[in-house]
Amino acid sequence: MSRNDVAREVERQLEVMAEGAEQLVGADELRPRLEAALREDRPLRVKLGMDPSAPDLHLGHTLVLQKLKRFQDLGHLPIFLVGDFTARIGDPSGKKKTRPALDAETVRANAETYVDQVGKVLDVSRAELRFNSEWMDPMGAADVVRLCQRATVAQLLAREDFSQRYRAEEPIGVHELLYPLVQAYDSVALHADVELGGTDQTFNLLMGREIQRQYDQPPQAIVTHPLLVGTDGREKMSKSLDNGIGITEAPEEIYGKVMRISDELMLRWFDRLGFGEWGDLAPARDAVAGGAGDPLALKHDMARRVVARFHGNEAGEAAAAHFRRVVQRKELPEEIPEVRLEGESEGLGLLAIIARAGMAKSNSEARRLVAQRAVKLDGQAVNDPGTSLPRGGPYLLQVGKRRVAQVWID
RNA sequence: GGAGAGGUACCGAAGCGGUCAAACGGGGCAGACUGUAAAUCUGCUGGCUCAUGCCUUCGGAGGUUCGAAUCCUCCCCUCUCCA
Repeated sequence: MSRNDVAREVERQLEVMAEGAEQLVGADELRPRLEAALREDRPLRVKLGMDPSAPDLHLGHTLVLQKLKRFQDLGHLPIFLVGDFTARIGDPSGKKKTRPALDAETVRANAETYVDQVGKVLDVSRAELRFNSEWMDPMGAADVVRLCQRATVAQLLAREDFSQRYRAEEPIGVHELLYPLVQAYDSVALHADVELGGTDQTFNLLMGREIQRQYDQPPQAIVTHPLLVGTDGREKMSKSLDNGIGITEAPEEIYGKVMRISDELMLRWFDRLGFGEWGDLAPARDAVAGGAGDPLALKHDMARRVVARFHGNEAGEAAAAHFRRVVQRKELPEEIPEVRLEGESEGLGLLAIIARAGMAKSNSEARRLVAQRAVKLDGQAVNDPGTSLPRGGPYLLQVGKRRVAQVWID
């Protein structure tokens, strides 16, 4: 690459790095390093921390992963940092119940699950997986004190949730103040060039820059991404609020969940999720935003692409077909699961069948569903909860719109 | 160490001796409607082959009472204020 080519490439990459991001801090310090890396044909080291206690990734997490993939596509090296040391002490900010300290084995298992899930978004074979116990465990008390010298209480209290709690006279454990420091030191140990995270991580990421300077390293650039609003359109997406779309969910599930967000939320998601990839849909998006256009078509496109991100294009198409068929045309799905139940001498009562087939939690619930005319047998609504079926089959059983099975009674 | 508040169904929250399987809201499920699995409206939302029936449930264990989520005793847990 000529000098000019390199310069151009540096600017191009910086642009990519900023796509869809809330903030890119430290571009100026990164520029010469990126330039050198390109010249010497070596990757930048791009850190992403993971919480080893919550390995269930959802669509919100994928914003950052999507960006990490972009880095990888640019030839850089993703480093997943598992905060296993940190996890063993206990969770800081989450003022919930003291999470039980995780043992090494659980952390390993969680990390594996995490990598599995991340593998749906980017190529994990071209990435590093590290655990911060690697350098934290060998540290002595003196080392820890030395690390603490690198920051002041005032600096730490500047963090929003700390200052808030301080003002509110809520307790702040001393060890909690250590968290940002440890996380920052991880960047030192990893020689991180860039660290990614959600906007909620801004403070910790910035602390990494401070501490790296203290250890005579050039400060990492940080790229923060906005948090994604959940399917409820109100709160940020999180597992505990059950308003998320899990990365490992079935394609039809993901598709359906995207389809049922409000049109207004759809636009916000588009802007968050689409960076760098959905440019071709931008006109359609703008049309919808302007009150014209076809919201349903756009939503279909988005749903298909979200599914494709995790499960591939084919699954995206299949999920789209499934939705059109089952939800829009109210037809039976192409594949109906088969259920075999053990019958009694007389056969089996309908309520028991529904419950045992896992289509209701209990006989009582099945009874209520029948009363609500939600149960169909071979296409006919059932009115009598006392219905009983002789052995044999297959019986086509539908409970509500989304539960269908072919039942055999043996 | 001292003072106080509280633990109720999936969540929040009423109830404070019988009419309580427990108001109300959220969530969930179902039905209608719909471009949509959205919005809206309506119903349901402990278990039991279903019953003016039985069983389990209001932090835990005992007790008072014909009868307790409600009163008493002890215990466990959470929170707030003061030191």
